[in-house]
Amino acid sequence: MTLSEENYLKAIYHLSDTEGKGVSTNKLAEAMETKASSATDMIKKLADKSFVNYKKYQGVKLTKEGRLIAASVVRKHRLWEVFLVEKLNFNWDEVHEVAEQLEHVKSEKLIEELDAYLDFPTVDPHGDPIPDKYGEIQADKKVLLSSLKPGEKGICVGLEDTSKEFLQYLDKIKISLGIELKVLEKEPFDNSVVLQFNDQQLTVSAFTTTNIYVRKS
Amino acid sequence: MTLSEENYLKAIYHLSDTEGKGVSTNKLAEAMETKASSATDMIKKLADKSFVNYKKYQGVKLTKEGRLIAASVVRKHRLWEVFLVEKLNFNWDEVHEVAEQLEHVKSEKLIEELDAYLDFPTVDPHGDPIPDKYGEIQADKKVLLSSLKPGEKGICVGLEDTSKEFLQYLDKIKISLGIELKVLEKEPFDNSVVLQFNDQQLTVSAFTTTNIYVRKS
DNA sequence: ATTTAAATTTAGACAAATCTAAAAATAGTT
DNA sequence: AACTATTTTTAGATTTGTCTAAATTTAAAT
Repeated sequence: MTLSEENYLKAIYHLSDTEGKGVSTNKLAEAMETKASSATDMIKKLADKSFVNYKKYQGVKLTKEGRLIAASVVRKHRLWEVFLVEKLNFNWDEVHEVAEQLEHVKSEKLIEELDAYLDFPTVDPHGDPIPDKYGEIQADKKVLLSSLKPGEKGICVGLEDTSKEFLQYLDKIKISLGIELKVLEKEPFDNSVVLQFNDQQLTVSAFTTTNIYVRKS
Repeated sequence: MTLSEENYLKAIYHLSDTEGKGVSTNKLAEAMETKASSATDMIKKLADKSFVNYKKYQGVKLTKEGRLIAASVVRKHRLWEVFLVEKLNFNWDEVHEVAEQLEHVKSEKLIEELDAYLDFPTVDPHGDPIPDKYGEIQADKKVLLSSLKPGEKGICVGLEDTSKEFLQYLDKIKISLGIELKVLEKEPFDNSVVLQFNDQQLTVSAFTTTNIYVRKS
């Protein structure tokens, strides 16, 4: 497993949400910030090693083996993110670049010990789930904040939009993972919502409420 | 800085103990487990980037800039080793391979936060000193074993008396360079000391403790 | 059903880091 | 000082991952 192969597998993994058809060469090339011809070359190599199934012009799908490798890279990435935030005082929006490097460190013991050291977290600092060592993701029944009715409460467990701008905005208004949010009012005309948390009240836009996941509490 | 360049600089750094002449191509190739021709190629590249001074057939020396880079890699390596042993339950002999990978992760903040998280250690689990962020190694504050108080530990780093008799005595009781000695008790009347090392306890005389240098650990 | 547009693949080239084999320089020995 | 032996460098080839440009296939549109 070279670094490049791992990154391609990870990209295919992330692009494989639509279960039906394979990931297109162009989409993959775009995600990898490279050219379609390079993607084709790598796809062939991954197919040779049977990490993906590939038919010309039909896109790629991960094999069981490829998916396990990809999931393990994602697992490492997200565990390191938790480590950086919880132990080394990184902010949400600073962890990605470093985790991109750490995720490629190879050591079974390292990652299992890290997992234990962090007390077996199930989500990363952005609320994305952490695959277990078998590549399985804990099914989670998180719902959008926008789906809560006035009077209901929920614990913030994840985000839809993980752009730097959004993360910084949340940071500014002091909404973070694990915080409990209560919906006080909903304005019907623009769907903005009045929230209560940390003994304060704040009005947030519909954009915000449709990009925050909560677990009802 | 590619991974390979960093590894070569590190190797040159470790081989540069004799300050007089440069590191020979063959020695470098051997340390890198590669061929002399490959070493020559890389030396040229490093010279182009002025990380080393190089004259054909004369070996290489690090420039100030090259030494700083090498020291920073060594710094990262040793800090990660401390992390692995102290936080993730690695044994001292399991850490090297993983640290070889972690040392190449690039993030100023990461390494400074890690340093603080580990409480600014000055030596790694093998007793080797950790360069500071400017590449400087804390002047060996080696002290006499006799200056340690009960409960303190030190790594044996040198001798005052190097007579054959003393060396043979140390050999017999299995005290060698690099070994960690813990002072358990001190007898006030004759200054003899009870040491613990290698899972055994032993009483040694004041003569012995005033002729062994340790670095506190 | 053609024709055009878009997506994908192929072919050939390049840079990085390595190798082998051969040439050149240095060091050691008589 | 001349001859070996060793060390070091050069020249040319290889592999990995990438690129550009051209060819091919699929999709879309008239």
